[in-house]
Amino acid sequence: MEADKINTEEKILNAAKEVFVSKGKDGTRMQEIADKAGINKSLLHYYYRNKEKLFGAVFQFAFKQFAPKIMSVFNDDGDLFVQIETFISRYIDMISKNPFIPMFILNEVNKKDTSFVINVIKTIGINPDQYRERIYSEIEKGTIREIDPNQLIINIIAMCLFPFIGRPIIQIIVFEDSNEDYEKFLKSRKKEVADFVINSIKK
Amino acid sequence: MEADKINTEEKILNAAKEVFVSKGKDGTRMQEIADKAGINKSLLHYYYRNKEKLFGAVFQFAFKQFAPKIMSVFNDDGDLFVQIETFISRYIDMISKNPFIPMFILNEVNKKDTSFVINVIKTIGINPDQYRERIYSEIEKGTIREIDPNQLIINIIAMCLFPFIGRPIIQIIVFEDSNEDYEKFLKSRKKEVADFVINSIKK
DNA sequence: GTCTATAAATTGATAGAC
DNA sequence: GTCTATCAATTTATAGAC
Repeated sequence: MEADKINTEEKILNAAKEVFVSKGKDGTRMQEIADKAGINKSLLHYYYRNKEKLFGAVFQFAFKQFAPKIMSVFNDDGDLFVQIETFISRYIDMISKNPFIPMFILNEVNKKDTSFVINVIKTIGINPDQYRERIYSEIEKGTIREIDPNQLIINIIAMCLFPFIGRPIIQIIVFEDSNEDYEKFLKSRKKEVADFVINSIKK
Repeated sequence: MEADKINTEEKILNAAKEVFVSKGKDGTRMQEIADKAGINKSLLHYYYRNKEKLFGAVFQFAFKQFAPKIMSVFNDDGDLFVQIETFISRYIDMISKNPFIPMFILNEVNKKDTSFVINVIKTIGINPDQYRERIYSEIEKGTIREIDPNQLIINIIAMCLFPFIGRPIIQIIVFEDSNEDYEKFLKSRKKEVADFVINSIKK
């Protein structure tokens, strides 16, 4: 049946996401994906010819969640500081719901030849001009100090992501390995990052 | 000979570093390490009983380079802003010399049970009090605004590391995949991060 | 579409000669 | 210490029945 086919394909993809994201491409076993999907191993090859193809599908999906498509908040010329707060809040929310996606993506792109990444990025369609022009215009207006928009946006994203990808280390060193304390830390993070950025650039 | 033994062991460790760091634990083949060390595969098992042990040696070594032991710059009570500049400069220098270490470490600790990480951290001995007390004292003195020292130090490290671990993506999206432009960006990074931080916290 | 059985290749690890 | 040969286990992928 067509409905069944879609169903199975989805089950496979969901299982594959789980395993690939938590164990990486090399650490993933097709058998584990099959088990998690509740199907036979050879059925994986029926839907996705090989491991590479299945991985590709997962990677593409994950990249969409990782890339801040949220840039559109900078489109209109409302209050820039509010927009920065919104951007940070939404991006941290997104990552919170999928805290292992960033590590997965970053790890894989650092191994892959870039052509793979280029294709996915083109599909997503991220445009740096969305924030660049906005920042330049606010510098001219005198709302913020002079700053390279690229450096600024990279700073923001770095501060949003790092608590998630660095958690195992940070939690041990800084929070005496307390999950509770780390969750508290994450909760305060939105406001802290926004304050940190705005304090740095406001004039 | 004793000298030969050390020599071979070093050759193995150097080869293992190269392969493990670039391909991760799961992606690494003992054969490749042996080839790169110019020795036989079974000689690896003679020096390091198994893959796990060899990986452990590499991980421990790499973690030392990743962890900012540089915290000692905050020890005396000189000019905090100068100290922050120094910290950022030294840390970025360190990473620049081993740009793939951070990704390697972060990826592995996100898979491992934390007990592994805890042991290594204990060996290194990083103490958050080194910066905490320093920051609190400067807040009291009125040099800087009120800020959680943990949030501050994590912000700084995040901004130092991210350009390296996110390079494949950032370079494509922000710099039209130009290596030249990215190197320029990295060069300006020390000053930019320091400025960004100091502007944010100074009173 | 889904399963069983099995091929084919890889890989970590050991035995044993020198 | 170092090598050759080889085992034993794993793992991707395919062939073929239903």
